[in-house]
Amino acid sequence: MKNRLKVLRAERDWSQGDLAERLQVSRQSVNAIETGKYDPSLPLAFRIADLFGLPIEAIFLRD
Amino acid sequence: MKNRLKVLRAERDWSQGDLAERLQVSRQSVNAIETGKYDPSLPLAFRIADLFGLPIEAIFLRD
DNA sequence: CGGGTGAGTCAAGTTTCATTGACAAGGTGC
DNA sequence: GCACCTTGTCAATGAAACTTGACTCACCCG
Repeated sequence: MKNRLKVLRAERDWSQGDLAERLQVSRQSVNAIETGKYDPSLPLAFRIADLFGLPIEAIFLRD
Repeated sequence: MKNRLKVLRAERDWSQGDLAERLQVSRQSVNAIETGKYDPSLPLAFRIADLFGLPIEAIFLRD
């Protein structure tokens, strides 16, 4: 399960902390997801999709 | 987080056990997800979407 | 040289997801 | 009657997701 978080974040010039705040999770969670330590829960994946205005499939990719 | 699993399953005349087998999870997991006890993990949500040939957003709905 | 920010990581703890095994209740059909 | 299947649920366990707090390192800017 890969994801395009880092790119989407860069496009908006957000730090991991910025993104964490918008998603209401810790900065460490954002970092862990970006660096592939684990996958987000489904509810969090939806929040991410909503935030970026993209379908989940456009952000998270089967690997 | 609601889901349309029960309907999709009914359309195909699958039991919870059938679906569990196809998803490679326990029958109890399918039941727990259907009855709203908890949400599936993102990888499992992708497997469900793939199985039914639908986007995640067409199966799981924000509540 | 410091001070600040962003990123990565660790440890330790709680919550959520998923498991096996078991049991009860309803329906079907013989 | 009773066998069988499906669904719902429970307890106990383990793994994954998420938390707070702390620390390091690189980078930039004054």
